[in-house]
Amino acid sequence: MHKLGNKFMVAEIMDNIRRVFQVVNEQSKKVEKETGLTGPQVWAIKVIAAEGTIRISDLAGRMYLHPTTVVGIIDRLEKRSLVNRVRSREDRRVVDVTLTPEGLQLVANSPEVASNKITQGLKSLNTPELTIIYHGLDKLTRILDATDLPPALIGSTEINLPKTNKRDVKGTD
Amino acid sequence: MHKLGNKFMVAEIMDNIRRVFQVVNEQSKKVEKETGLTGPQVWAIKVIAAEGTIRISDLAGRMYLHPTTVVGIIDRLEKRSLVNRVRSREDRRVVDVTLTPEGLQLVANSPEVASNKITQGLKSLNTPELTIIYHGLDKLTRILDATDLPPALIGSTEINLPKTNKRDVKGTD
DNA sequence: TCAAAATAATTTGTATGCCTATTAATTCTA
DNA sequence: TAGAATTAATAGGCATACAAATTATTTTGA
Repeated sequence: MHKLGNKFMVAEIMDNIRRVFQVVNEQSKKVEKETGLTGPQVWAIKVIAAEGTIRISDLAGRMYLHPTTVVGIIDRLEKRSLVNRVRSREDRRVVDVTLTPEGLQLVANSPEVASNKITQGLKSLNTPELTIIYHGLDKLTRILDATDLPPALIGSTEINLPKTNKRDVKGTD
Repeated sequence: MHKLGNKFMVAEIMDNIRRVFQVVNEQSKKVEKETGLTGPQVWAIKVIAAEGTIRISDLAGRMYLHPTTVVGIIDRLEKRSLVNRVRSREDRRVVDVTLTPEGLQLVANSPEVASNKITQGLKSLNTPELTIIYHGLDKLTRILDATDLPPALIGSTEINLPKTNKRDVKGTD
């Protein structure tokens, strides 16, 4: 075993945290190239596809984004005829979003988002390897006093990370 | 020692990665409240303060942002009389940015940015604890094929993460 | 019942963050 | 040395992201 200095390890840890951010962003660019859509747009479409039908506010909750932001994303997806907006009949305040046939086709061919890439990578590991990562991140979040924070975002696969996650998550998770 | 299932650990790891993102963003809000400036603005001011005088392109390199983005940030800081722009006499293409007295005063009172919070937390750990985090993150970045990526961003302490870091870093690091 | 509170989506405005020009100045090269 | 390539900063345009205010609808409560 090689003995590493604390200072070295701190620097390396910081670099590696940055690299995780990098992966998210690089993956985002790749997605953008392959689909012609931005990361959040692909992400939204994937969530909609998984749900079949979803309300704006629930979609926002799932994406850990503000409803405002999601409205804009849906606007642009609608303009490209990838999604439909339908006013709910039960509650006429609600807007239900669904995929158009074009949207369905696109989601079938779109590549993974960043969080999925990470998840896939993790799943390929054996237990001892996973354990190392698990304990390392566990300790890291502990020193950040972050263990009590609700997990959110990432998977954003995108440039712009949302500021907070304290919004109307309608228990959709 | 408790035996944990792989599935559980993968889920926990993902959550903890999200929490690291959270810390960055939460910290950003705190900074915003305390200074009245946004995270990137405070970050820029701190870099300028550290350098005394810095060119736009070098500032961009330091912040792992596009020069265009930095121009916007400097625009807003200039509007608040926190920084000055001076056209360099040696190379008249260059714009040197400095802090005004108000800017200097602000930087003295502004809180830590997120990456510093992480760094501080890490520094407080002993070697065995650090080693755990180090190996965990090392393994994580390996599975992401990210170890060869140049580390960048974060420390941004901010909402919007830059897309890439491949820009003119004038060896200022 | 009927006003008040809550909820869902949208609109408006600000701040990133990037890309693609564009302008001005400097350096390289034929 | 004149023209070409490079470099530095900026302008303009688009897409997030948020907060605050607005509109429409539903639910609560007096």
